[in-house]
Amino acid sequence: MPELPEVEVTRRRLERVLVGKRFTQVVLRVTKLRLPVPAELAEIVPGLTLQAITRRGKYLLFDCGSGWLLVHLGMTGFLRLLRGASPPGKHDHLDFFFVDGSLLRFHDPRKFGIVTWFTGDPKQQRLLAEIGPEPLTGAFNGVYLFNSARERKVAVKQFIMNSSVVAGVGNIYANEALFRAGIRPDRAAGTLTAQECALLATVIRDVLEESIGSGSTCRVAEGTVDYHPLNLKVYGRSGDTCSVCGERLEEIRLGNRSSVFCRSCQK
DNA sequence: AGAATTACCTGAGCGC
DNA sequence: TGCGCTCAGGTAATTC
Repeated sequence: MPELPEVEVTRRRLERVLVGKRFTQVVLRVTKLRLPVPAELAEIVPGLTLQAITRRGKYLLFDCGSGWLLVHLGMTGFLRLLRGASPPGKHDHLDFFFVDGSLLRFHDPRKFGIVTWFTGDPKQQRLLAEIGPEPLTGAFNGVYLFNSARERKVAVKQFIMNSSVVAGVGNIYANEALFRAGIRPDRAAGTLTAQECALLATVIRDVLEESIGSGSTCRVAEGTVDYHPLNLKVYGRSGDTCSVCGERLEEIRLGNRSSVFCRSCQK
């Protein structure tokens, strides 16, 4: 389940290896993803040189000079970096070959991912235009969060998972950040004080940065799943004892997402 | 405008 | 062994 830290780790790895190289071939095997993969990728992309790889929330943007390859890994997608011809396995939907023999392969069993192409300003791109500030930048802070939360009745967990509020905070880190901030996930967003918003913005940044620092999940290298995110305190630990106070962690559902918290530590 | 709901998809895990 | 069911969950699209 690629969360923002995994996407960023993937971005850094691919940037080191692929930027400056020219695409030679694109092979489309399965194009029915969350959005249809444009068939014209196979004609447009070969011959272009990869200029840069950037990230917006959980989207990866491959700057190809005359346009952009936009990739989202959805729930189960990952990008594998291989060398030379390699027989595709199940769910290996797309291959991007480079001039030096590098192969970037898109794999996604659930097909929740997105691979598309656009030209022009990324800020104008339909899928990117409404995304809120990046959580690792100064634009995302307690003042912004507090102002955004005014009058909002939605649960704070759903609020911080709303991509128009802040980019790239998924279920795992929403749960972890709220535990670290001592805030119950079902509190109405508008009831948070300015101090709580300041703390929440800080811990969201902290949990994401710590996970990036620990390597997150790096499925890029050899295709092995090497999943060692931040030491999770609440996510997936319903019924366990709280690591701080020893009470049983409880699970509730918010927006049909599992939400785990400690009743005594989170208010 | 904001909130709630639906749709997309496959594999894992479960009870029987 | 296998059937049918539920769950996992990002986010765009749709509805209320």
